[in-house]
Amino acid sequence: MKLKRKFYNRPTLDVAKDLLGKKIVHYINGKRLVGKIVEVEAYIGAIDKAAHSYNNRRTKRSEIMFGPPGYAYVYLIYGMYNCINVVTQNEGKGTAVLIRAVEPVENIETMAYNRYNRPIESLKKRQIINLTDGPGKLCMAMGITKAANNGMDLCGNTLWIEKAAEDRTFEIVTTTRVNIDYAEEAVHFPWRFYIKDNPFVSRK
DNA sequence: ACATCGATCTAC
DNA sequence: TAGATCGATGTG
Repeated sequence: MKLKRKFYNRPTLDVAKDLLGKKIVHYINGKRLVGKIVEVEAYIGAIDKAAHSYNNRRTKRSEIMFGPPGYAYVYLIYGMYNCINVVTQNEGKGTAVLIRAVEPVENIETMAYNRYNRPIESLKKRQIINLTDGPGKLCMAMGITKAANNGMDLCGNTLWIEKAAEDRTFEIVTTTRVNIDYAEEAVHFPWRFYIKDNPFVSRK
């Protein structure tokens, strides 16, 4: 069951927590690449020095964050890696949730090729974890790029998030965000959420 | 125009 | 733990 726009048009911290356990789906080359979301971070531009939208600063890059909810904000980081966010709340807020890690669910063999150009059978356990346990890694594994997916409607038929059939039993860990040392007081905001004991969470 | 740097990852 | 690698951003 695909999440509707209404799901995204809520307070960002609620959306962030509720995204845990959901499945992100990228339909590409006739296949569903699917991962269960196990780690997220919230970014709330108006008050958040860690956000690209801080102080309601609209730039060419961050503009999508100020658009309507339920769209993908994909940006290039360190000149090499893509990261995907979902835009939250109502238009004009500059808020989004970064998806930091997923657990592979469908078409893992394709993810193995996207990451290592090797068959899944040849990977060690440690390398399976390494497929999707970080924001750049999961985008590579799932074929998500800024060029193809930035600004894409998550209520469409290419990239979306859906309810998982089972599972509501996990425990959520709340902590501070990763790699935002420059963000002064925002360094301490407890806006990172992950599923306790899930092996695909980054930075255990 | 140009210098700076990053919501990261990999290899050494 | 350092190096990769480049577009976005801010400044002059």
